[in-house]
Amino acid sequence: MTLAPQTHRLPFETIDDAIEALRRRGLRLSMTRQLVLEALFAARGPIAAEDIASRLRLVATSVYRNLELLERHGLVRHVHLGHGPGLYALVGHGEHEYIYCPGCGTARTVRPELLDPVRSHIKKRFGYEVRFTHFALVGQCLRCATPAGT
Amino acid sequence: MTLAPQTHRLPFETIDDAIEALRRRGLRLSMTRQLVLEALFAARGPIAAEDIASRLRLVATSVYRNLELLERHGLVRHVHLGHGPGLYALVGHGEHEYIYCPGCGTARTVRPELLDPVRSHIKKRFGYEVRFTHFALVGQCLRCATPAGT
DNA sequence: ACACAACTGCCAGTCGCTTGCAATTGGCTA
DNA sequence: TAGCCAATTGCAAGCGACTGGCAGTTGTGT
Repeated sequence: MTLAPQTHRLPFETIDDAIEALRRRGLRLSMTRQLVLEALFAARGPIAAEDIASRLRLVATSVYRNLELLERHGLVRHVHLGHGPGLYALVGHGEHEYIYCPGCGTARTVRPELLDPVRSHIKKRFGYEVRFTHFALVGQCLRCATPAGT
Repeated sequence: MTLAPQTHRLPFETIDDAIEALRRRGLRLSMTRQLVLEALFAARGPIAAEDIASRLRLVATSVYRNLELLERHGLVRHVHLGHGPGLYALVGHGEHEYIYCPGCGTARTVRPELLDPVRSHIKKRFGYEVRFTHFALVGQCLRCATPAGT
């Protein structure tokens, strides 16, 4: 599950930003919680709960519980790129949406405003306010759509 | 997991169409297989494997295996509307894409050509050939987006 | 430095499948 | 129309991704 480099702003500039956001919401900063935040920050993109757990040698349970809590409080969001576990990422001012290519298993992030034309088309045509933050857009990338050897 | 009524053509007109397609591909028609097809046909929309199994009093294993085989041969496809099990539906000449509202848990089918403008926009802008056949488009419907009581 | 809710690890359980295996069966063939 | 055999089935077990209960530990306001 690799991500193309992000040229635009990260959700939070520093871990302290995230911790501050956490504090503002009256949440505690336990050791585990801090480590989870650090892992999310270090990942610079969506990462599986189990990955965080194994990297930090934490029990998965606590990681899930922290992610769930952080998500409930809007600091984190999970996305599904394809089959497989949900992937978690920090949320901040700059939100992301994803386009995932099942061919090569890679995803790229997209600044939401770039999808606004799509959103407004669907809104007008069908009345739905769609977002690609929970399920990625799924489609073949240029490389995978091109027949091999050409 | 309810679906808005489909006004357009069903994937196959009759079960026999599906059985014929199956035969053309050299597949056997076991009792279980026929029952699964009938269930898919009767459902008139995406249905969970476990639902089929319990309705038909079949073991889930066989249902999964049949669905997987039918999917491999292009007679069936599964879609994810939200969290929860994958939902299976017959595929035929008229393919569907889905828009799912997590607010009310309902989905509507969309004829693919109605999403062509979206597809071509994304193709031009990002180079991806997207389809909404595996993950549904997710967004609030008009009713759920409207603040209650207004 | 205390009190106590929040949080943790551990363990067991659930959901949605998937796999291995031995018994059965659909469908071509003699 | 009986026989053959790969395809298919049911059963049991296993697996990945979580979820929930509980008793012990820890952050934090006072």
